[in-house]
Parts: sequence; C-alpha cells; structure tokens
Amino acid sequence: MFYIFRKYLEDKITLTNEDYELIESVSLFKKLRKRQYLLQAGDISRFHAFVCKGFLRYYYVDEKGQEHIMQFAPENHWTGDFESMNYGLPSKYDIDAIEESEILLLKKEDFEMIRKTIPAFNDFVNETLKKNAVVLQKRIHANIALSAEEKYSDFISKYPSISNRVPLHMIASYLGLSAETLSRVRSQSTRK
Amino acid sequence: MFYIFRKYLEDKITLTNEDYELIESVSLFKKLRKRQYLLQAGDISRFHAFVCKGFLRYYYVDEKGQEHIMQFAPENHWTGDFESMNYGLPSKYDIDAIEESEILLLKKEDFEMIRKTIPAFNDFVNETLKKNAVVLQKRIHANIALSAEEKYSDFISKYPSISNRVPLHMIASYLGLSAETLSRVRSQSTRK
DNA sequence: GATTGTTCTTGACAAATGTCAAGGGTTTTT
DNA sequence: AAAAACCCTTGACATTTGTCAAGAACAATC
Repeated sequence: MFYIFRKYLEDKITLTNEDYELIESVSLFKKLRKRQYLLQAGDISRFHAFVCKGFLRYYYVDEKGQEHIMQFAPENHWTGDFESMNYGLPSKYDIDAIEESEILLLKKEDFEMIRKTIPAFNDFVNETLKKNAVVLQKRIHANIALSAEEKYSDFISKYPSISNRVPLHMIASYLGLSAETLSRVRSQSTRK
Repeated sequence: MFYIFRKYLEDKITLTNEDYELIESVSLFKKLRKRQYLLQAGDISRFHAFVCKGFLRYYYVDEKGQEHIMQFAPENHWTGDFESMNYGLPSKYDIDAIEESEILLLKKEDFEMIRKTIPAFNDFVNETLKKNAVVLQKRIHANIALSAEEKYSDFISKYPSISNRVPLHMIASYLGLSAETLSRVRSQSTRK
C-alpha cells in the first residue's frame, strides 16, 4: 500500500531511498468500509490522512441534523481537521468513507519529524498549503458570487470525476444548496 | 514604519537584530490614499503586502460590475494574490485601500530569501498558512451552512472591530448578500 | 426473491433573498 | 457654502431557493 503514497511523492519531489524508508517506518495503514468513520465529531484529530484508494468526505452536522460537506477527498488527496490537530481541540467535524477506502495515516508528531528531517518534504508541504489556500479561496469566491446554476456548472467543470462518483445530494451539500434545487438546476441545464 | 512590522514579528517569534536588519534591508514601503489600488485586475502580483496602518480590501468585480469582497485586511494583516504570485498569472482580483494606509511590501523573491535564511521566519510562515487554512475553512462553513441572519451575527462576533470600520454594503458583499438584505437583517436583530 | 434503503425527480407551496426605486442623512469635494 | 457623492433604509415586487410529500428506479441486504 505504501507504494501508492511513494508514487504520489515521486511525482512531486525527489527523495532518497532512505527518505522513503523513514516515511514508511512511521506510516500507519487503515482500511475503511463504506460509511465507516475516520474521525467523529468530539474526537481530537491526531493524524494526517492520505487517501490511497477510495473516497472520503469531511463534513459538519448541524443542530437540525443536516450535513454540510466541507471537503471531498478521493485518492491522492489529504484530509484531516487542521484546527483540531493544531490546537488539540475536539473536532466539530466528521470524516467518513463514501466508498471502501485505504488510508495512510501519519501521526502529527511523525509528520512534523519528517518535515524537519527532510527539507524537500517540508518544501512540498509548504507548497501544498499554498495551493490549498488558492483552492479554498476559489471556493469562497464561488460561494459568494455565483447562482445555484453557476455553482453547479463550476463544480462540474472543476471536478468532473467527482461528480460521477458521489450522489447528487452530496454535491448539493458541498455547494450549500438543497438536493431538490440541484436536481432542478441540473435537469434544466441538460435540457439546453 | 518598519517598527510596526518588527513589533508584529516580535510578538510571534524571536529573531536577532541581524535578522531584522536583513528583513528591513529588503522592505519597501508604500502609502495609499483612500481608494488607491495596490493591485489591479490584470496585473501580476509580485509582492507580499503587510498592512502597517489603515485598511485594505481584496475583491473581485464580476461581469455585471458587482464587487465581491474576498478579504478584509486591517493593520497587522497580510494580503496579496497567492495564485497570481505563485503562478505568475495576471490577477483576477483588485486590492485597494478603504482608508488611508501604510503598507510594507516584500518582493516575492526577497520573501523566499528571508524564509530560507531565517528558519524561525519560515516556521512562522508555515504556521500562518495553517492558521489561514482554518480561517478559510470556517468561512466556507458559514457560507454553505448559515442563513443571512446567522452569517451576519457570525461576522459581528468574529470581527467586531471591522464591522465598525467599513460600510455595511461591504460586509454584505463579503458575506455574499445584497446590501438591502443585510440592512433588513440588522434592523430586525437589533429590535430584539 | 422479497424487503429495505437510497437516490433522484417532480409538484405545490412557503420562505428567503434579490432588484429596483426613492428619499433622507452624512460626508467629501469643489 | 453649495454641490456631489456616498451610505443606509424602506417599500413593492420579482426571483430564487427551500421544504414537504409522494413516487419511481435502482441497489443493497437478508
């Protein structure tokens, strides 16, 4: 399973075999069945999670029981609650598997150790953080500036592969729309 | 003017006098009048901007001419278009001064040089990026999960000082609401 | 193979939010 | 001091989006 993560890293940075051995030595693996939690609201997030196979979602459940999806995490993506991890606070979010998944976990401390030991890895993390900021900013832009229909077509064009893999009501939740509205928006736009 | 930035840094990290001299040696300063641009859509962002005094906004103007405020940047905050800066692309955003402001600018290359030369500064930047991710995530949460009224009270409780400093229609723009709706929301909530 | 659960659609209606227009009070500019 | 620009509110109305309920298609489970 580690080879998937290794391949992902090889694609981005150049590390030595010793570097990979170090990383592998602290890597933990976990299989998740569909609907199984990786993190439950109330828990403290202690791991950086990298999705090797499958599909996770990171979401918030409000007082009315409604789910609001903060992030989709398919293969080759990271997930985890930064806030909980950084401040040691109980998380307000849930993470679970939409599909059967295989996850690589790195303990917060091990992750920091790797960053300190391997400068190229550290640079890579910084780069990832910067890119993440750009992604989040674009999402905010879509949220405050677009109509339901525009949000949907924006999503489809950005994430064509995700839209085939998750039920429509989850996309609606991700976009901050009701499932019914999204269903209507979609049927109208295909009619054109 | 540099002393303001120095004070900001002293609050967060411990640096030597030489470190500060290095930073100061590459710092640029700029005064902005009210409404003056720091960055205009179409320009390539080449500087990290730190607000020493005053108040900037970072926003997007859509085809209909409507402004959508992505970020408010009061004193002791950073601003700039990451995407444009990182990829060398023309920015889609504008940055201008809401109040008369004094800005410290660091060229992208100098900023990177400082990160490489001063490890504590580098750690600080990483920390800032992580915190920023948490802030952006919370904003997304508010966008997809809250009603107009909830968005407004959430904003007020998070940024009480900002809400006294900027016109209401800008807060509306930041929240993705029309100015009229926000005006009504507010008058209803004060009536309680 | 029957049952249960999930997903998606659609209709009818309600609620939230946006748009346009007008006016009054400020502040800024000339 | 006058004029212009800006800010906020309010009303009337339009549009968008949400809610509730029902049913059909499909998949998952027993």
